[in-house]
Amino acid sequence: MTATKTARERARAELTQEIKDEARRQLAEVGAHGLSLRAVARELGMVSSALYRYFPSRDRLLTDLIVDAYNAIGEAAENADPGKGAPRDRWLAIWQATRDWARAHPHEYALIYGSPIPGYQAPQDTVAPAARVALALVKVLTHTELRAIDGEVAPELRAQAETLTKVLGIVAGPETVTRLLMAWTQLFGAINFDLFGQYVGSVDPADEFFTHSARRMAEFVGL
Amino acid sequence: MTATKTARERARAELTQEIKDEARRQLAEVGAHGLSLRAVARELGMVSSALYRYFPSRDRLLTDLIVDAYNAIGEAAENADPGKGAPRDRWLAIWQATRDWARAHPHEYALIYGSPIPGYQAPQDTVAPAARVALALVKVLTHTELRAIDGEVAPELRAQAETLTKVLGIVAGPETVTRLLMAWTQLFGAINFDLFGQYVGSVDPADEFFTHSARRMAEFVGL
DNA sequence: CTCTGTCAAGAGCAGTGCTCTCTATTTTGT
DNA sequence: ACAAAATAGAGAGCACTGCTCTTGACAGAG
Repeated sequence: MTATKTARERARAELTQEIKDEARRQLAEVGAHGLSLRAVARELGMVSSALYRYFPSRDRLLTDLIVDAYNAIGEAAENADPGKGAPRDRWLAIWQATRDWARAHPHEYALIYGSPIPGYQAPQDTVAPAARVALALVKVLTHTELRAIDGEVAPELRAQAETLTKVLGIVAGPETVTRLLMAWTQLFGAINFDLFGQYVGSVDPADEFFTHSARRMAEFVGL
Repeated sequence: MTATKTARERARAELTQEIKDEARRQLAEVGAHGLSLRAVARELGMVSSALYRYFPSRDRLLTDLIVDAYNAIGEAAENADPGKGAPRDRWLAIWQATRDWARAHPHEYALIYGSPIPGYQAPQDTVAPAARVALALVKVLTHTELRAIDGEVAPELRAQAETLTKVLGIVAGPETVTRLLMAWTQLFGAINFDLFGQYVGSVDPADEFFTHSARRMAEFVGL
């Protein structure tokens, strides 16, 4: 319909982006806790109330930044996968790229994988972007011969795993799917501990520990 | 020296405790983000400025709550270990108790294993209490015959692992120590994902997945 | 009994998110 | 082309925050 936007619409889209950019810049400096609408407005040379024409609340702004962050880390993971070559190498590359993004954008990472910011709410807009890293890992396993792994799986977990198998469209038993979830958990658990200082005193720096974990978890899922 | 305190000292200690209790109560309701010194004071029937005689800043109050939380979850983990019996059962009991505590005190948990609250700072007071859960797991492995596990360990990681071996006083090779760290990471990674809603859409509820993870990680470390 | 250190209280500062009203400007419909 | 409608930013203001400084009261030690 409106292939060409009106001047207002273009201005609005641009300003919306500028607000997000400035907010992201401040986020990197003072963290989510210290992000102030008024400071953002001030920096953009406008008055604070004008911001509310673009974002109905501070939390909505943060939610938008969350979605962006999920997409950014997901894209980083996807781009790290060459799509062909040794599956173990692809797997490792994705782990590495995910951690690298997190270390480069600690506050944005904390926004999505730290504690939920307000009184806890995860809008529906976030679930799809949030799955991108996991899907990048799954992609490595599809069209790849996996070592079959047996193991007792409790009934409810088995059902959950089988549902996942269908959704993801992979050929793997419930034990393997469960292990994949564990690997996913391990990936972000390790990044969390690294970024939030829990490895200080044990494996600090954690670089080698991280790549070691990546390799062991590749074996663990049967790659 | 001062076995008996003066009336003032006793009053001070009591009030300090009351402040922390009230703060903890509010924390459970509104989360760390919403914790307000003025509200705490109001509830205690005092004026906000009086609170500063007991805690020099809001962050110091939070830091005290953090230390308490580390000790509480650590104690829960320690108490769950019967000290004798099948190591696998002890291991599982600790995992379970840790998760239970986290689910019972989500905001306190978020305080210690979520994103660091202010401009990031982990005072030295927190490192000892923070290690208690991990040490409870280690305790299960001491005086227990572990399945020996070989595996290539990169030089720096090997050195870190060997230092840890000495500190912890366990008999295990670097591969096993590294795997123990991975299990520790997996434990809190799973609790994080569960509490912060990342398992919604895959393994929700995550109860069976969690106990499955606990068992698999027990095998993984050679238990 | 006086003197000194500790205490709660009050006022106040600078900052916050957010709402409401007013005015200027752009877009739209006739 | 012109009036009507929608949208923009500005300003004032509310209720709240953490935190500081000063003041007056009181307890404990000499």
